[in-house]
Amino acid sequence: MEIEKIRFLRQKLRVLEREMNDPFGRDAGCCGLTLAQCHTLLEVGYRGEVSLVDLASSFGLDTSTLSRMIQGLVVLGLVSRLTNEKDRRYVSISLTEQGRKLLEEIESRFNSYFAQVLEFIPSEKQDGVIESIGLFSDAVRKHS
Amino acid sequence: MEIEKIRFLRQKLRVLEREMNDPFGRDAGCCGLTLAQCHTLLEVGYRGEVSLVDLASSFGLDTSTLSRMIQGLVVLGLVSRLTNEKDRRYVSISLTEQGRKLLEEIESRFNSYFAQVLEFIPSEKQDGVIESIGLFSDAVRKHS
DNA sequence: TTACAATCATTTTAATATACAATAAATGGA
DNA sequence: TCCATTTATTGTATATTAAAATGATTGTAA
Repeated sequence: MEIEKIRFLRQKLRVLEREMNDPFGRDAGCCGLTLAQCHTLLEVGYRGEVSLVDLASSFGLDTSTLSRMIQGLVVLGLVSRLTNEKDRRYVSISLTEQGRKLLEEIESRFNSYFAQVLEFIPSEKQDGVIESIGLFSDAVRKHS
Repeated sequence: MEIEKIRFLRQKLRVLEREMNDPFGRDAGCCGLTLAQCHTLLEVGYRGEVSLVDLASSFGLDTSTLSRMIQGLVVLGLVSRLTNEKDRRYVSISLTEQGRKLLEEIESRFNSYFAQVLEFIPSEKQDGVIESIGLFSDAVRKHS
């Protein structure tokens, strides 16, 4: 692979990284939540019921960090913490009804954001772009 | 665009975002620098000579933040600060010789990282993937 | 020309995020 | 039963960041 193409790729990824943080700020996409809180809410929602170590490892953060993060979401009434009765060391973290509603709201905002972004790409190329990003994401994961 | 494809795209982007932060840690890709310092060094290198407001706006950060960041790199001997003689309010920020050398080292590590990642993609698809990421990055930028 | 507003950088201060270490509770196995 | 392991939380320290205050410089309008 020629160096020029690599440079091109890196430059585009850099732009992507910067631009993609903005649109999901507290007001814009996250309905009053921090981007970090937002990510946490989504992750809990997708996985149904998780423990702190699960969350921490999937984010690559310390459990103490996640503990506080969850505490914040509990205070907001968005997630609930229940000691797992099978193994009382664990705490089962899940969304409250209110959390689930907010998740759906956020989901819909994210979805419409990306739908709008894709509209800037010629329609005959959209599928290819999505597939390519999948390939690239998988490749990055495989590399690690 | 069907909702399923959007979901797929979002999931892949989420993975991408997470995985791409790790490989450029202090030791791995950044030659002893923080990722933030690394980004700053690269930006200064690419732009040749910048002011604080330039940098701040291109990163979307406050000038006070960048001021400290630059201060750190000055202490490390990687960038130099010179008051612009045309307009003495400005400080021209540029790389020192040592900074330029480190930039090249980091560049080469980043390049080889991405070259390795691309090897996980079938060779006949590599060009398409790069092109697609370019299209997507441009679309995100256009949207904002 | 002088006075004022605007611009740029830095410093001060405060808030937030995060990791590491210590602690406490629960579990499983020797 | 006792001890090592696992899990979560809390205490502490550091780092990142923004907002506000400060100081220097510039351009402009009276």
